[in-house]
Amino acid sequence: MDLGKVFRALADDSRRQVVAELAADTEDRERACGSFDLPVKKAARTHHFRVLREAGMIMQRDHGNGSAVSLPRQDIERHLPGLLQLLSEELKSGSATGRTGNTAAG
Amino acid sequence: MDLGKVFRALADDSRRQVVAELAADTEDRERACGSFDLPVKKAARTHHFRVLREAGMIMQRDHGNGSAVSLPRQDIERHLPGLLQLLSEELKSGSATGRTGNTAAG
DNA sequence: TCCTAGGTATGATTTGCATCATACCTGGGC
DNA sequence: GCCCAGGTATGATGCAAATCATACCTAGGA
Repeated sequence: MDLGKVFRALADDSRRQVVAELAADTEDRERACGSFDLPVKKAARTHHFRVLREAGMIMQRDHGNGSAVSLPRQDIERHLPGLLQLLSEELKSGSATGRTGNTAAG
Repeated sequence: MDLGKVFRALADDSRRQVVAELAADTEDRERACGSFDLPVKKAARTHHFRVLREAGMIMQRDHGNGSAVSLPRQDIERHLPGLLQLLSEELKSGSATGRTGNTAAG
């Protein structure tokens, strides 16, 4: 696991929100890509999921008509212990969903 | 502590190297800014220290003629438990110093 | 005072990234 | 077959960030 890729992936609010929501679900349920309330259009969302996938932060499964993501929790916990805890705690305190961070073109 | 700022700060290899080296020193000794072997010129180094400082990852003390940085370990551990451990382990495996990551203008 | 050395501030340049619009693909329903 | 809906791929655009060169500041030594 490349820490650089991981931190670059988690530097974005939308991506951090995705991982945080997955991490906050202790049952590790698979979620549809569209089920995340992200303030971006489809294409950008696809981009974010790609970055997260390449950083090893999510697994993505193709349904043909749609696709779903899930959290490789054990893998992450083994290589980056404590990380998911940080993310889900940020989610609870409302920082990531509050949209206080970076937004580029808008 | 803003997780966005922290991750953005640690997304850069040079900055991650600085924090990792500080974290790897269990005695938390203060280090001169110039003592880090970073592949950038003076001005860029100053920039990196500024980013780390604003993310709360280092403390910086001005000597007039020079300046030194140290690690607010307790503060970081309290807000981001486990993070310093990740960084210092990456350092031991040689990833951050190996310059495999991002370089912009060169 | 002059020179040297470490840091900082500023301006310019370049690269990377986030975003969008658009077009395309796939599967389901009619 | 046709249309719709969810995702993806591509190209363009704009902003942020990383870097450098240069100039400047501060402290120490000759």
